[in-house]
Amino acid sequence: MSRLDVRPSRLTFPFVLKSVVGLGDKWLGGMVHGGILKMGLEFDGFVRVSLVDMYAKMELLSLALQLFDESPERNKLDSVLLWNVVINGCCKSGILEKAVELFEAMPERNLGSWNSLINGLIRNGKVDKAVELFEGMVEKNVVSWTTMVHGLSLNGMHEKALEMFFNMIEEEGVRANDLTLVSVLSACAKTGALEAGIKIHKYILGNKFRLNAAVGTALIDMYAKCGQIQSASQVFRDTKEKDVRTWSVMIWGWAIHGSVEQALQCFEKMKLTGIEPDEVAFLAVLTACSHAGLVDEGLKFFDSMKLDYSIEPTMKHCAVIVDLYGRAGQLDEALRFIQCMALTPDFVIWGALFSACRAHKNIEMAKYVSEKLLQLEPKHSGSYVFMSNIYAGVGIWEEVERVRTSMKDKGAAKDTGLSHVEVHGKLHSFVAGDQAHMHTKEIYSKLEEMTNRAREHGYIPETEWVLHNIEEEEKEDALGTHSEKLALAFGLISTGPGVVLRIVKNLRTCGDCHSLMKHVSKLSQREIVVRDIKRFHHFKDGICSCQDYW
DNA sequence: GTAGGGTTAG
Repeated sequence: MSRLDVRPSRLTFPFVLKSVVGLGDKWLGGMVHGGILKMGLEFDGFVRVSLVDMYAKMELLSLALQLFDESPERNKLDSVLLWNVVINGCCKSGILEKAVELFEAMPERNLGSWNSLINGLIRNGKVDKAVELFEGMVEKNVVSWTTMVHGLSLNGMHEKALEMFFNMIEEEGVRANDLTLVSVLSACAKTGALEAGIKIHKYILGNKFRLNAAVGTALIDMYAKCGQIQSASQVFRDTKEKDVRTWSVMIWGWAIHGSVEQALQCFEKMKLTGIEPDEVAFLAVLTACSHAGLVDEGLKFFDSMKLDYSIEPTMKHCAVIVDLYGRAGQLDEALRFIQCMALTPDFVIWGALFSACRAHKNIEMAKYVSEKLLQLEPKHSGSYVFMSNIYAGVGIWEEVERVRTSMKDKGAAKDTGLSHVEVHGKLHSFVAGDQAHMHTKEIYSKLEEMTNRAREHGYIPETEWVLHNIEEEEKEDALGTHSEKLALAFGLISTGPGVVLRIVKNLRTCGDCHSLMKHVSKLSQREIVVRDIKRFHHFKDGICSCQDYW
Protein backbone atom coordinates (compact mmCIF):
# COMPACT_ATOMS: atom_id res chain seq x y z
CA MET A 1 0.00 0.00 0.00
CA SER A 2 1.47 3.33 -0.93
CA ARG A 3 0.81 6.49 1.03
CA LEU A 4 -0.98 7.84 -2.01
CA ASP A 5 -3.97 5.68 -1.17
CA VAL A 6 -4.69 7.58 2.02
CA ARG A 7 -4.08 11.07 0.68
CA PRO A 8 -7.11 13.26 0.99
CA SER A 9 -8.93 13.66 -2.30
CA ARG A 10 -11.66 15.95 -3.56
CA LEU A 11 -14.10 13.53 -1.98
CA THR A 12 -12.44 13.65 1.43
CA PHE A 13 -12.29 17.39 1.96
CA PRO A 14 -16.01 18.07 2.18
CA PHE A 15 -16.21 15.64 5.10
CA VAL A 16 -13.12 17.06 6.76
CA LEU A 17 -14.49 20.59 6.42
CA LYS A 18 -17.79 19.49 7.90
CA SER A 19 -15.97 18.14 10.93
CA VAL A 20 -14.08 21.40 11.24
CA VAL A 21 -17.41 23.24 11.44
CA GLY A 22 -18.54 20.77 14.10
CA LEU A 23 -15.44 21.45 16.14
CA GLY A 24 -15.73 25.19 15.58
CA ASP A 25 -11.97 25.47 15.25
CA LYS A 26 -11.08 28.40 13.01
CA TRP A 27 -7.36 27.71 13.14
CA LEU A 28 -7.90 24.12 12.01
CA GLY A 29 -10.10 25.43 9.21
CA GLY A 30 -7.29 27.60 7.98
CA MET A 31 -4.91 24.62 8.03
CA VAL A 32 -7.30 22.49 5.98
CA HIS A 33 -7.74 25.36 3.55
CA GLY A 34 -3.95 25.44 3.21
CA GLY A 35 -3.91 21.73 2.42
CA ILE A 36 -6.55 22.27 -0.28
CA LEU A 37 -4.48 25.00 -1.90
CA LYS A 38 -1.38 22.82 -1.79
CA MET A 39 -3.19 20.08 -3.66
CA GLY A 40 -4.60 22.50 -6.18
CA LEU A 41 -8.17 21.57 -5.33
CA GLU A 42 -9.49 25.05 -4.62
CA PHE A 43 -11.39 25.23 -7.88
CA ASP A 44 -13.04 21.86 -7.52
CA GLY A 45 -16.79 22.40 -7.29
CA PHE A 46 -17.37 20.10 -4.34
CA VAL A 47 -14.44 21.40 -2.35
CA ARG A 48 -15.28 25.02 -3.09
CA VAL A 49 -18.85 24.74 -1.78
CA SER A 50 -17.68 23.05 1.39
CA LEU A 51 -15.00 25.63 1.95
CA VAL A 52 -17.36 28.57 1.50
CA ASP A 53 -19.87 26.82 3.73
CA MET A 54 -17.26 26.32 6.42
CA TYR A 55 -16.30 29.99 6.50
CA ALA A 56 -19.95 31.05 6.36
CA LYS A 57 -20.88 28.82 9.28
CA MET A 58 -17.91 29.90 11.33
CA GLU A 59 -18.95 33.50 10.87
CA LEU A 60 -15.91 34.41 8.83
CA LEU A 61 -18.19 35.92 6.25
CA SER A 62 -15.67 38.12 4.47
CA LEU A 63 -13.55 35.07 3.67
CA ALA A 64 -16.61 33.18 2.48
CA LEU A 65 -17.65 36.07 0.25
CA GLN A 66 -14.16 36.45 -1.13
CA LEU A 67 -13.97 32.78 -2.10
CA PHE A 68 -17.44 33.04 -3.57
CA ASP A 69 -16.53 36.06 -5.68
CA GLU A 70 -13.46 34.29 -6.96
CA SER A 71 -15.43 31.24 -8.05
CA PRO A 72 -15.46 31.09 -11.83
CA GLU A 73 -18.50 28.82 -11.76
CA ARG A 74 -20.73 31.01 -9.73
CA ASN A 75 -22.72 32.39 -12.63
CA LYS A 76 -23.34 29.06 -14.28
CA LEU A 77 -26.41 26.99 -13.79
CA ASP A 78 -25.86 24.21 -11.25
CA SER A 79 -24.10 26.62 -8.94
CA VAL A 80 -27.15 26.82 -6.68
CA LEU A 81 -25.45 25.22 -3.72
CA LEU A 82 -22.60 27.67 -3.80
CA TRP A 83 -25.06 30.56 -3.72
CA ASN A 84 -27.14 28.93 -1.03
CA VAL A 85 -24.32 28.48 1.42
CA VAL A 86 -23.20 32.05 1.01
CA ILE A 87 -26.76 33.35 1.40
CA ASN A 88 -27.00 31.31 4.53
CA GLY A 89 -23.79 32.83 5.80
CA CYS A 90 -25.06 36.36 5.19
CA CYS A 91 -28.26 35.54 7.08
CA LYS A 92 -26.32 34.07 9.95
CA SER A 93 -24.21 37.22 10.23
CA GLY A 94 -27.36 39.34 10.04
CA ILE A 95 -26.43 40.97 6.72
CA LEU A 96 -29.85 40.58 5.23
CA GLU A 97 -29.57 43.15 2.46
CA LYS A 98 -26.66 41.20 1.03
CA ALA A 99 -28.60 37.94 1.37
CA VAL A 100 -31.57 39.38 -0.50
CA GLU A 101 -29.29 40.87 -3.14
CA LEU A 102 -27.61 37.53 -3.74
CA PHE A 103 -30.96 35.74 -3.77
CA GLU A 104 -32.22 38.07 -6.47
CA ALA A 105 -29.03 37.82 -8.50
CA MET A 106 -28.62 34.07 -8.59
CA PRO A 107 -28.88 32.32 -11.96
CA GLU A 108 -31.28 29.70 -10.64
CA ARG A 109 -32.89 28.93 -7.28
CA ASN A 110 -34.03 25.80 -5.58
CA LEU A 111 -36.17 25.19 -2.50
CA GLY A 112 -33.12 25.49 -0.29
CA SER A 113 -32.48 29.02 -1.55
CA TRP A 114 -35.99 30.11 -0.58
CA ASN A 115 -35.89 28.32 2.73
CA SER A 116 -32.51 29.79 3.63
CA LEU A 117 -33.59 33.33 2.96
CA ILE A 118 -36.93 32.96 4.72
CA ASN A 119 -35.16 31.52 7.73
CA GLY A 120 -32.66 34.37 7.73
CA LEU A 121 -35.39 36.99 7.52
CA ILE A 122 -37.61 35.59 10.21
CA ARG A 123 -34.76 34.96 12.64
CA ASN A 124 -33.82 38.60 12.31
CA GLY A 125 -37.33 39.80 13.07
CA LYS A 126 -38.37 40.49 9.47
CA VAL A 127 -41.58 38.51 9.88
CA ASP A 128 -43.65 40.31 7.25
CA LYS A 129 -41.00 39.94 4.61
CA ALA A 130 -40.59 36.25 5.45
CA VAL A 131 -44.34 35.63 5.28
CA GLU A 132 -44.52 37.42 1.96
CA LEU A 133 -41.75 35.30 0.51
CA PHE A 134 -43.25 32.13 1.96
CA GLU A 135 -46.62 32.87 0.46
CA GLY A 136 -45.01 33.57 -2.89
CA MET A 137 -43.40 30.13 -3.08
CA VAL A 138 -44.67 27.98 -5.91
CA GLU A 139 -43.57 24.87 -4.13
CA LYS A 140 -43.08 24.36 -0.41
CA ASN A 141 -41.66 21.43 1.45
CA VAL A 142 -41.74 20.39 5.08
CA VAL A 143 -38.61 22.45 5.76
CA SER A 144 -40.36 25.60 4.50
CA TRP A 145 -43.28 24.98 6.84
CA THR A 146 -41.07 24.12 9.79
CA THR A 147 -39.03 27.25 9.26
CA MET A 148 -42.21 29.32 9.46
CA VAL A 149 -43.62 27.51 12.49
CA HIS A 150 -40.40 27.90 14.42
CA GLY A 151 -39.72 31.40 13.16
CA LEU A 152 -43.15 32.74 14.11
CA SER A 153 -42.71 31.23 17.53
CA LEU A 154 -39.31 32.86 17.92
CA ASN A 155 -41.00 36.19 17.30
CA GLY A 156 -43.58 35.52 19.98
CA MET A 157 -46.34 34.76 17.47
CA HIS A 158 -47.21 31.37 18.90
CA GLU A 159 -50.84 31.40 17.84
CA LYS A 160 -49.81 32.11 14.25
CA ALA A 161 -47.27 29.31 14.49
CA LEU A 162 -50.00 26.87 15.54
CA GLU A 163 -52.23 28.05 12.74
CA MET A 164 -49.39 27.49 10.29
CA PHE A 165 -48.84 23.96 11.55
CA PHE A 166 -52.48 22.90 11.35
CA ASN A 167 -52.75 24.49 7.96
CA MET A 168 -49.80 22.40 6.85
CA ILE A 169 -51.13 19.03 7.99
CA GLU A 170 -54.85 19.61 7.51
CA GLU A 171 -55.14 21.80 4.42
CA GLU A 172 -51.95 21.10 2.53
CA GLY A 173 -51.60 17.46 3.49
CA VAL A 174 -47.89 17.77 4.19
CA ARG A 175 -46.60 15.20 6.65
CA ALA A 176 -44.76 16.69 9.61
CA ASN A 177 -41.43 15.32 10.75
CA ASP A 178 -39.66 15.34 14.10
CA LEU A 179 -38.39 18.86 13.65
CA THR A 180 -41.84 20.23 12.86
CA LEU A 181 -43.36 18.48 15.85
CA VAL A 182 -40.71 19.75 18.21
CA SER A 183 -41.18 23.30 16.95
CA VAL A 184 -44.95 23.32 17.19
CA LEU A 185 -45.00 21.63 20.60
CA SER A 186 -42.61 24.25 21.86
CA ALA A 187 -45.06 26.93 20.68
CA CYS A 188 -47.84 25.19 22.64
CA ALA A 189 -45.65 25.04 25.73
CA LYS A 190 -44.77 28.71 25.57
CA THR A 191 -48.34 29.84 25.25
CA GLY A 192 -50.08 27.17 27.33
CA ALA A 193 -52.18 25.90 24.43
CA LEU A 194 -53.28 22.58 25.89
CA GLU A 195 -56.00 21.65 23.42
CA ALA A 196 -53.69 22.19 20.47
CA GLY A 197 -51.00 20.21 22.27
CA ILE A 198 -53.33 17.27 22.83
CA LYS A 199 -54.31 17.33 19.16
CA ILE A 200 -50.65 17.19 18.19
CA HIS A 201 -50.07 14.33 20.61
CA LYS A 202 -52.88 12.42 18.89
CA TYR A 203 -51.34 13.20 15.51
CA ILE A 204 -48.04 11.78 16.76
CA LEU A 205 -49.71 8.58 17.95
CA GLY A 206 -51.97 8.26 14.90
CA ASN A 207 -49.12 8.67 12.46
CA LYS A 208 -46.85 6.29 14.32
CA PHE A 209 -44.04 8.71 15.02
CA ARG A 210 -41.32 7.26 17.17
CA LEU A 211 -41.14 8.84 20.60
CA ASN A 212 -37.44 9.66 20.47
CA ALA A 213 -35.68 11.91 22.98
CA ALA A 214 -36.41 15.17 21.16
CA VAL A 215 -40.11 14.57 20.46
CA GLY A 216 -40.60 13.05 23.91
CA THR A 217 -38.94 16.03 25.58
CA ALA A 218 -41.04 18.51 23.63
CA LEU A 219 -44.25 16.63 24.55
CA ILE A 220 -43.35 16.39 28.22
CA ASP A 221 -42.51 20.07 28.30
CA MET A 222 -45.77 20.92 26.57
CA TYR A 223 -47.89 18.99 29.08
CA ALA A 224 -45.91 20.32 32.04
CA LYS A 225 -46.19 23.92 30.90
CA CYS A 226 -49.88 23.50 30.08
CA GLY A 227 -50.59 22.39 33.62
CA GLN A 228 -51.02 18.66 32.94
CA ILE A 229 -48.24 17.30 35.06
CA GLN A 230 -49.73 13.81 35.16
CA SER A 231 -49.80 13.58 31.37
CA ALA A 232 -46.25 14.88 31.30
CA SER A 233 -45.25 12.13 33.69
CA GLN A 234 -47.02 9.51 31.54
CA VAL A 235 -45.20 10.62 28.38
CA PHE A 236 -41.98 10.65 30.35
CA ARG A 237 -42.53 6.96 31.17
CA ASP A 238 -43.37 6.24 27.53
CA THR A 239 -40.22 7.92 26.25
CA LYS A 240 -37.61 5.21 26.25
CA GLU A 241 -34.62 7.12 24.86
CA LYS A 242 -34.20 9.73 27.56
CA ASP A 243 -31.29 12.15 27.50
CA VAL A 244 -30.34 14.84 29.98
CA ARG A 245 -32.83 17.30 28.47
CA THR A 246 -35.69 14.83 28.83
CA TRP A 247 -34.89 14.45 32.52
CA SER A 248 -34.43 18.18 32.96
CA VAL A 249 -37.85 19.12 31.59
CA MET A 250 -39.45 16.51 33.84
CA ILE A 251 -37.63 17.84 36.92
CA TRP A 252 -38.56 21.36 35.85
CA GLY A 253 -42.16 20.24 35.44
CA TRP A 254 -42.38 18.86 38.96
CA ALA A 255 -40.66 21.99 40.23
CA ILE A 256 -43.10 24.47 38.70
CA HIS A 257 -46.01 22.38 39.95
CA GLY A 258 -44.67 22.45 43.48
CA SER A 259 -43.94 18.72 43.71
CA VAL A 260 -40.50 18.89 45.29
CA GLU A 261 -40.42 15.28 46.34
CA GLN A 262 -40.98 14.13 42.79
CA ALA A 263 -38.44 16.60 41.43
CA LEU A 264 -35.74 15.42 43.80
CA GLN A 265 -36.55 11.77 43.16
CA CYS A 266 -36.40 12.37 39.45
CA PHE A 267 -33.00 14.00 39.78
CA GLU A 268 -31.63 11.07 41.78
CA LYS A 269 -33.10 8.53 39.36
CA MET A 270 -31.44 10.32 36.47
CA LYS A 271 -28.06 9.96 38.14
CA LEU A 272 -28.73 6.26 38.85
CA THR A 273 -29.53 5.76 35.16
CA GLY A 274 -26.02 6.90 34.41
CA ILE A 275 -26.91 10.28 32.96
CA GLU A 276 -24.78 13.10 34.29
CA PRO A 277 -26.67 16.20 35.31
CA ASP A 278 -25.66 19.30 33.39
CA GLU A 279 -26.10 22.92 34.40
CA VAL A 280 -29.75 23.01 33.31
CA ALA A 281 -30.60 19.90 35.32
CA PHE A 282 -29.04 21.56 38.37
CA LEU A 283 -30.94 24.73 37.70
CA ALA A 284 -34.14 22.70 37.66
CA VAL A 285 -33.47 20.87 40.90
CA LEU A 286 -32.36 24.07 42.63
CA THR A 287 -35.55 25.77 41.49
CA ALA A 288 -37.55 22.91 42.98
CA CYS A 289 -35.81 23.46 46.32
CA SER A 290 -36.33 27.19 46.20
CA HIS A 291 -40.06 26.85 45.49
CA ALA A 292 -40.47 24.58 48.46
CA GLY A 293 -38.25 26.44 50.87
CA LEU A 294 -35.72 23.59 51.17
CA VAL A 295 -32.72 25.78 51.93
CA ASP A 296 -30.31 23.13 53.17
CA GLU A 297 -31.12 20.70 50.37
CA GLY A 298 -30.63 23.41 47.78
CA LEU A 299 -27.27 24.42 49.18
CA LYS A 300 -26.20 20.78 49.11
CA PHE A 301 -27.01 20.55 45.40
CA PHE A 302 -25.23 23.80 44.76
CA ASP A 303 -22.04 22.45 46.37
CA SER A 304 -22.39 19.11 44.61
CA MET A 305 -22.37 20.84 41.24
CA LYS A 306 -18.81 21.95 41.66
CA LEU A 307 -17.49 19.15 43.85
CA ASP A 308 -18.97 16.14 42.09
CA TYR A 309 -19.41 17.35 38.52
CA SER A 310 -16.94 20.21 38.07
CA ILE A 311 -19.72 22.48 36.81
CA GLU A 312 -19.05 26.13 37.57
CA PRO A 313 -22.23 27.81 38.81
CA THR A 314 -23.54 30.42 36.39
CA MET A 315 -25.32 33.64 37.24
CA LYS A 316 -28.63 31.79 36.96
CA HIS A 317 -27.63 29.24 39.57
CA CYS A 318 -26.57 32.01 41.89
CA ALA A 319 -29.86 33.81 41.35
CA VAL A 320 -31.74 30.70 42.43
CA ILE A 321 -29.65 30.50 45.59
CA VAL A 322 -30.41 34.13 46.39
CA ASP A 323 -34.04 33.33 45.76
CA LEU A 324 -33.79 30.25 47.96
CA TYR A 325 -32.51 32.23 50.92
CA GLY A 326 -34.74 35.16 50.14
CA ARG A 327 -38.04 33.32 50.03
CA ALA A 328 -37.20 31.62 53.28
CA GLY A 329 -36.72 35.05 54.81
CA GLN A 330 -32.97 34.64 55.29
CA LEU A 331 -32.15 38.02 53.79
CA ASP A 332 -28.84 38.50 55.54
CA GLU A 333 -27.61 35.15 54.29
CA ALA A 334 -28.75 36.07 50.79
CA LEU A 335 -26.82 39.32 50.92
CA ARG A 336 -23.74 37.58 52.30
CA PHE A 337 -23.95 35.04 49.50
CA ILE A 338 -24.04 37.82 46.91
CA GLN A 339 -21.06 39.52 48.47
CA CYS A 340 -19.04 36.30 48.44
CA MET A 341 -19.98 34.90 45.04
CA ALA A 342 -17.29 34.45 42.41
CA LEU A 343 -19.18 36.28 39.65
CA THR A 344 -19.99 39.97 39.68
CA PRO A 345 -23.66 40.08 40.69
CA ASP A 346 -25.87 41.27 37.86
CA PHE A 347 -29.33 42.73 37.67
CA VAL A 348 -31.03 39.37 38.05
CA ILE A 349 -29.18 38.60 41.27
CA TRP A 350 -30.08 41.91 42.89
CA GLY A 351 -33.59 41.56 41.52
CA ALA A 352 -34.02 38.24 43.31
CA LEU A 353 -32.93 39.82 46.58
CA PHE A 354 -35.18 42.74 45.92
CA SER A 355 -38.24 40.52 45.56
CA ALA A 356 -37.34 38.90 48.85
CA CYS A 357 -37.05 42.32 50.50
CA ARG A 358 -40.51 43.06 49.27
CA ALA A 359 -42.02 39.79 50.40
CA HIS A 360 -40.50 40.19 53.85
CA LYS A 361 -41.01 43.95 53.97
CA ASN A 362 -37.39 44.82 54.69
CA ILE A 363 -37.37 48.42 53.50
CA GLU A 364 -33.86 49.25 54.58
CA MET A 365 -32.28 46.50 52.55
CA ALA A 366 -34.67 47.18 49.67
CA LYS A 367 -33.46 50.76 49.47
CA TYR A 368 -29.86 49.61 49.32
CA VAL A 369 -30.65 46.98 46.70
CA SER A 370 -32.69 49.32 44.54
CA GLU A 371 -29.66 51.57 44.23
CA LYS A 372 -27.67 48.61 42.96
CA LEU A 373 -30.43 47.83 40.47
CA LEU A 374 -30.59 51.36 39.15
CA GLN A 375 -26.83 51.56 38.83
CA LEU A 376 -26.92 48.50 36.62
CA GLU A 377 -29.90 49.55 34.53
CA PRO A 378 -30.95 53.17 35.02
CA LYS A 379 -33.83 52.77 32.59
CA HIS A 380 -35.09 49.47 33.86
CA SER A 381 -38.70 49.96 34.80
CA GLY A 382 -38.59 46.87 36.99
CA SER A 383 -36.52 48.62 39.66
CA TYR A 384 -38.94 51.49 39.87
CA VAL A 385 -41.92 49.21 39.93
CA PHE A 386 -40.23 47.01 42.51
CA MET A 387 -39.42 50.00 44.67
CA SER A 388 -42.78 51.63 44.39
CA ASN A 389 -44.30 48.23 45.17
CA ILE A 390 -42.27 48.08 48.34
CA TYR A 391 -43.46 51.47 49.50
CA ALA A 392 -46.99 50.66 48.42
CA GLY A 393 -46.83 47.42 50.35
CA VAL A 394 -46.19 49.28 53.56
CA GLY A 395 -48.33 52.28 52.69
CA ILE A 396 -45.68 55.01 52.30
CA TRP A 397 -47.47 56.79 49.48
CA GLU A 398 -45.24 59.88 49.23
CA GLU A 399 -42.31 57.62 48.38
CA VAL A 400 -44.44 55.73 45.87
CA GLU A 401 -45.15 59.00 44.10
CA ARG A 402 -41.51 60.08 44.23
CA VAL A 403 -40.34 56.82 42.66
CA ARG A 404 -43.02 56.93 40.00
CA THR A 405 -42.17 60.48 39.04
CA SER A 406 -38.51 59.62 38.81
CA MET A 407 -39.45 56.63 36.68
CA LYS A 408 -41.34 58.86 34.28
CA ASP A 409 -38.42 61.29 34.12
CA LYS A 410 -36.03 58.56 33.13
CA GLY A 411 -38.40 57.36 30.44
CA ALA A 412 -38.92 53.88 31.80
CA ALA A 413 -42.24 52.21 31.17
CA LYS A 414 -43.83 49.42 33.16
CA ASP A 415 -44.21 46.03 31.56
CA THR A 416 -47.83 45.44 30.70
CA GLY A 417 -49.55 42.59 32.46
CA LEU A 418 -51.04 40.23 29.92
CA SER A 419 -53.16 37.14 30.53
CA HIS A 420 -54.82 34.71 28.25
CA VAL A 421 -57.32 31.96 28.66
CA GLU A 422 -58.01 29.08 26.28
CA VAL A 423 -61.72 28.71 25.46
CA HIS A 424 -62.80 26.04 22.99
CA GLY A 425 -59.24 25.74 21.72
CA LYS A 426 -58.85 29.43 21.02
CA LEU A 427 -56.75 31.85 23.04
CA HIS A 428 -58.25 35.11 24.31
CA SER A 429 -55.85 37.77 25.57
CA PHE A 430 -56.47 40.52 28.11
CA VAL A 431 -54.46 43.43 29.46
CA ALA A 432 -55.25 45.18 32.72
CA GLY A 433 -58.38 47.29 32.38
CA ASP A 434 -59.01 45.80 28.96
CA GLN A 435 -62.15 47.10 27.24
CA ALA A 436 -61.41 45.75 23.79
CA HIS A 437 -62.99 42.34 23.97
CA MET A 438 -66.33 41.94 22.20
CA HIS A 439 -67.89 40.65 25.43
CA THR A 440 -66.48 43.41 27.61
CA LYS A 441 -69.83 44.22 29.20
CA GLU A 442 -70.56 40.67 30.23
CA ILE A 443 -67.00 40.20 31.46
CA TYR A 444 -67.16 43.21 33.77
CA SER A 445 -70.54 42.36 35.16
CA LYS A 446 -69.41 38.79 35.83
CA LEU A 447 -66.33 40.19 37.53
CA GLU A 448 -68.46 42.36 39.76
CA GLU A 449 -70.78 39.53 40.65
CA MET A 450 -67.82 37.28 41.37
CA THR A 451 -66.13 39.82 43.62
CA ASN A 452 -69.32 40.53 45.53
CA ARG A 453 -70.03 36.89 46.15
CA ALA A 454 -66.47 36.30 47.25
CA ARG A 455 -66.73 39.26 49.59
CA GLU A 456 -69.74 37.71 51.29
CA HIS A 457 -67.57 34.69 51.93
CA GLY A 458 -64.70 36.54 53.52
CA TYR A 459 -62.67 37.85 50.55
CA ILE A 460 -61.00 41.14 51.37
CA PRO A 461 -59.33 42.98 48.47
CA GLU A 462 -55.64 43.23 49.28
CA THR A 463 -55.11 46.80 48.21
CA GLU A 464 -51.46 46.76 49.20
CA TRP A 465 -50.82 45.27 45.76
CA VAL A 466 -51.79 48.48 43.98
CA LEU A 467 -49.14 51.00 43.12
CA HIS A 468 -50.95 54.27 43.25
CA ASN A 469 -51.71 56.55 46.10
CA ILE A 470 -55.42 56.68 45.49
CA GLU A 471 -58.53 56.37 47.52
CA GLU A 472 -59.34 52.98 48.92
CA GLU A 473 -62.25 52.40 46.54
CA GLU A 474 -60.25 53.35 43.50
CA LYS A 475 -57.52 51.00 44.60
CA GLU A 476 -60.02 48.20 44.61
CA ASP A 477 -60.96 49.16 41.08
CA ALA A 478 -57.39 49.07 39.90
CA LEU A 479 -56.96 45.64 41.42
CA GLY A 480 -60.30 44.57 40.10
CA THR A 481 -59.26 44.79 36.49
CA HIS A 482 -55.95 42.95 36.58
CA SER A 483 -55.66 40.95 33.39
CA GLU A 484 -55.94 37.56 35.10
CA LYS A 485 -59.25 38.55 36.67
CA LEU A 486 -60.65 39.53 33.28
CA ALA A 487 -59.45 36.25 31.82
CA LEU A 488 -61.08 34.42 34.69
CA ALA A 489 -64.41 36.21 34.24
CA PHE A 490 -64.37 35.53 30.52
CA GLY A 491 -63.56 31.89 31.13
CA LEU A 492 -66.47 31.59 33.54
CA ILE A 493 -69.06 33.04 31.17
CA SER A 494 -67.83 31.15 28.12
CA THR A 495 -67.63 27.62 29.43
CA GLY A 496 -70.04 25.24 31.07
CA PRO A 497 -69.99 24.13 34.71
CA GLY A 498 -67.10 21.91 35.69
CA VAL A 499 -64.82 22.94 32.82
CA VAL A 500 -61.29 23.58 34.08
CA LEU A 501 -60.13 27.14 33.42
CA ARG A 502 -56.55 27.62 32.29
CA ILE A 503 -55.05 31.05 32.52
CA VAL A 504 -51.53 32.06 31.51
CA LYS A 505 -49.99 35.31 32.75
CA ASN A 506 -46.77 36.94 31.57
CA LEU A 507 -45.90 38.37 35.00
CA ARG A 508 -46.23 37.09 38.52
CA THR A 509 -49.78 36.89 39.70
CA CYS A 510 -50.56 39.33 42.48
CA GLY A 511 -51.62 38.40 45.97
CA ASP A 512 -55.08 39.83 45.54
CA CYS A 513 -55.81 37.91 42.37
CA HIS A 514 -54.46 34.83 44.07
CA SER A 515 -56.85 35.34 46.95
CA LEU A 516 -59.85 35.93 44.70
CA MET A 517 -59.06 32.86 42.62
CA LYS A 518 -59.15 30.75 45.75
CA HIS A 519 -62.61 32.01 46.62
CA VAL A 520 -63.94 31.62 43.09
CA SER A 521 -62.66 28.06 42.82
CA LYS A 522 -64.78 27.21 45.83
CA LEU A 523 -67.87 29.29 45.07
CA SER A 524 -68.19 28.23 41.45
CA GLN A 525 -66.89 24.71 41.99
CA ARG A 526 -64.33 25.20 39.25
CA GLU A 527 -60.78 24.09 38.98
CA ILE A 528 -58.64 27.05 37.96
CA VAL A 529 -55.11 26.55 36.72
CA VAL A 530 -53.00 29.70 36.55
CA ARG A 531 -49.55 29.66 35.05
CA ASP A 532 -47.62 32.81 35.91
CA ILE A 533 -44.10 33.68 34.92
CA LYS A 534 -42.58 31.21 37.26
CA ARG A 535 -44.95 28.51 38.36
CA PHE A 536 -48.38 26.95 38.40
CA HIS A 537 -51.21 27.59 40.80
CA HIS A 538 -53.89 24.91 40.85
CA PHE A 539 -56.93 26.33 42.63
CA LYS A 540 -59.50 23.85 43.82
CA ASP A 541 -62.14 24.15 46.51
CA GLY A 542 -60.64 27.31 47.93
CA ILE A 543 -57.09 25.99 48.17
CA CYS A 544 -54.05 26.62 45.99
CA SER A 545 -51.42 23.98 45.27
CA CYS A 546 -48.66 26.45 46.06
CA GLN A 547 -49.89 26.60 49.63
CA ASP A 548 -49.45 30.35 49.40
CA TYR A 549 -45.67 29.97 49.27
CA TRP A 550 -44.62 31.69 46.06
C1' DG B 1 -21.27 19.84 -0.31
C1' DT B 2 -27.22 23.84 0.90
C1' DA B 3 -32.47 24.96 4.13
C1' DG B 4 -35.79 23.61 9.76
C1' DG B 5 -35.77 21.24 16.24
C1' DG B 6 -36.37 19.90 22.50
C1' DT B 7 -34.82 22.07 28.91
C1' DT B 8 -32.54 27.84 31.41
C1' DA B 9 -34.97 34.16 36.37
C1' DG B 10 -38.32 36.85 38.51
